[in-house]
Amino acid sequence: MAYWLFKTEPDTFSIDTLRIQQVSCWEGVRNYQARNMLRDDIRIGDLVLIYHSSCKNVGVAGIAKVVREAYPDHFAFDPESDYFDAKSSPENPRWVMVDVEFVRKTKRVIPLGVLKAMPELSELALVKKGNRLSIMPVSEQEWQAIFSKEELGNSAR
DNA sequence: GCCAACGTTGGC
DNA sequence: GCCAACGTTGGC
Repeated sequence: MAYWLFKTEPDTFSIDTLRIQQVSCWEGVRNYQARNMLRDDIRIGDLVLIYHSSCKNVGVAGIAKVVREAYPDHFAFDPESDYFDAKSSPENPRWVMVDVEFVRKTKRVIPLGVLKAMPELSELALVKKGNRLSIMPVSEQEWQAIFSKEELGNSAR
């Protein structure tokens, strides 16, 4: 089993959205590096950190579990969708998505500032300067280090 | 709203 | 294949 981190903007889709839906597809990934990980590396049973970006309280907000492996992201076929891509078609889909299931929320959002301050996470793509990957691998050591900070939560920053 | 950092596009 | 211009991401 592997670990991942998925970014989402909570104004659009948050850990609470997932808690209500329980299972959701993870559509809209439009970056080739992230796409390749979805397609080639992410497997049923893998655990995912749900990271809230571009919001007031950025950080790790919860955990999800992969319940379906990569299949075509049909939002790319819909001209009405924000994720429409004319270069993707049902015959030759360019983008894929997986389904994730809600596991739990973190006790508090573990803030980005806390993650940045952790030497154990110096190699994590999220905290490297300028990183924009929306999907990235997390090692078991990194995963455990992150949850060692869960109880501290917001108070650590 | 600002702006740095990065990815993509397209002319050559 | 190079690289400048442009668009996007995302923290602050």
